[in-house]
Amino acid sequence: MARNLSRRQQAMLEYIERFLEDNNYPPTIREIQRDLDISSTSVVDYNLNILEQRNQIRRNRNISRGIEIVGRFPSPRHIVRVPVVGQIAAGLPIPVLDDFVQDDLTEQLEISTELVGNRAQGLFALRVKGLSMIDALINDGDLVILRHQDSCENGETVAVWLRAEKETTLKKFYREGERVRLQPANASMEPIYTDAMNVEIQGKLVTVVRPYMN
Amino acid sequence: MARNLSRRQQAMLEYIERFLEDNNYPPTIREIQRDLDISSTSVVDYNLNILEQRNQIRRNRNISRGIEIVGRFPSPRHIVRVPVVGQIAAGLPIPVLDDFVQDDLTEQLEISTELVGNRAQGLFALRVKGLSMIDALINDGDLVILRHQDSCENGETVAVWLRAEKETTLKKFYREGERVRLQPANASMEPIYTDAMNVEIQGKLVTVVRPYMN
DNA sequence: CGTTGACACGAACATCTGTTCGCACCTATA
DNA sequence: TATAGGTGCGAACAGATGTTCGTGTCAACG
Repeated sequence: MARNLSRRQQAMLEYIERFLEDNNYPPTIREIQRDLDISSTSVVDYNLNILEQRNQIRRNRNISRGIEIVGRFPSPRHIVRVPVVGQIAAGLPIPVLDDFVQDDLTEQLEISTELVGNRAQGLFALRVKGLSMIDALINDGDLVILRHQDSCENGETVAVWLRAEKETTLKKFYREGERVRLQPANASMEPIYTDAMNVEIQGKLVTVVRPYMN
Repeated sequence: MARNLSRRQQAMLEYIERFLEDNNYPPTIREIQRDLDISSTSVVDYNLNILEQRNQIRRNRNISRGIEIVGRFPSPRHIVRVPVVGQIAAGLPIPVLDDFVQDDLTEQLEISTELVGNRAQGLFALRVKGLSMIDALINDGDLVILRHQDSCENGETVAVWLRAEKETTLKKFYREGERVRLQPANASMEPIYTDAMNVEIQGKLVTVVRPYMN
């Protein structure tokens, strides 16, 4: 981890990280100097160059505050914010997300794009209430992240609203002529067959997250 | 969202966001000026002040590159990187994570601290192989995030290595005198009773993530 | 003892960069 | 037409900031 860094270089690196967390921009050479009680800016420059050689930071020459820490912080572009727009339960329709309320009040879930398929559009999250989706290995309290869409491919797991039953469910979707087969993830359970007109696709299941709150 | 922002202010805001994604520091007034072909820095200054009034950005006076975008990007401090150090399966011991290899080669999982209990220390992730943890509603292919610890409280879900059985399992832990009761999350399944000396606690279950790879 | 290399010092320099100010343009309104 | 407010322009200023260079210190080593 810390390979051949002098005490001073270590301290500089830590200060830069701390600064970057407090502000959202990097420190100047003189700010580093001041904080670490270094007598000259050239000393800071000297050690920054070493940190760059050691591949701990990247410097942008002749640019003020041009210090970047390599690999330390994830790039913000890999993180998306997903609004938690409500709950999902067997007896409840999926809430329609209001684009305006969403911004200020709604709880946001921050998640890496790796886990949601590298596309942020149309994502929303719901908190699972009850055990109705236990057959899909989804527990009470889990967070499910869905992508808005009103149609889907065969075999995809989707959240559907069953008009007649007035029920939300999460199943694998198979179109079979006029009918639709809704297959639980758990193979030992029986599929539901229903008329295609009876199912309203609400979104595709993208990710399930289960935080253990201890 | 966009409340009373002129075309130019909108463009500035977008440029700042773009710049912030490309570099990891904010642009200067003159960089904004150049990109948007604005004739004077004072025009940029003028509109930045308006953006600040409209609460879109925060400015740090007399500080170069002192522009921050409010609420747009998640603060990096809320995201932690968790190394994916291997697989977890019934027949496999949990791999020991090597602090040095970890840095360069290991796959990293980026996740919000909200989901891992606001403490990054000791976290590691494993990819679940097989169906041995299905009773804990954990599927083949899931990612489990654990926190290293070799003891735990009653009732916590932990990954344990059973010495005699040479087996890893994920269960709720209850100490009962000299014995330990390992309770599956699924209440309908029978607990395992074993000698306390036989169980080696590897870590506490913190989060389960199930990405649907479609 | 002299040399070498790593590290530190202080000062000066050249830009970079935020700020300020007087003026001009345009539209809405009285 | 006159006025006021929002916006844009250009130039100048002051301070912030990265860079450079000659010098100094000190430990390791021949």
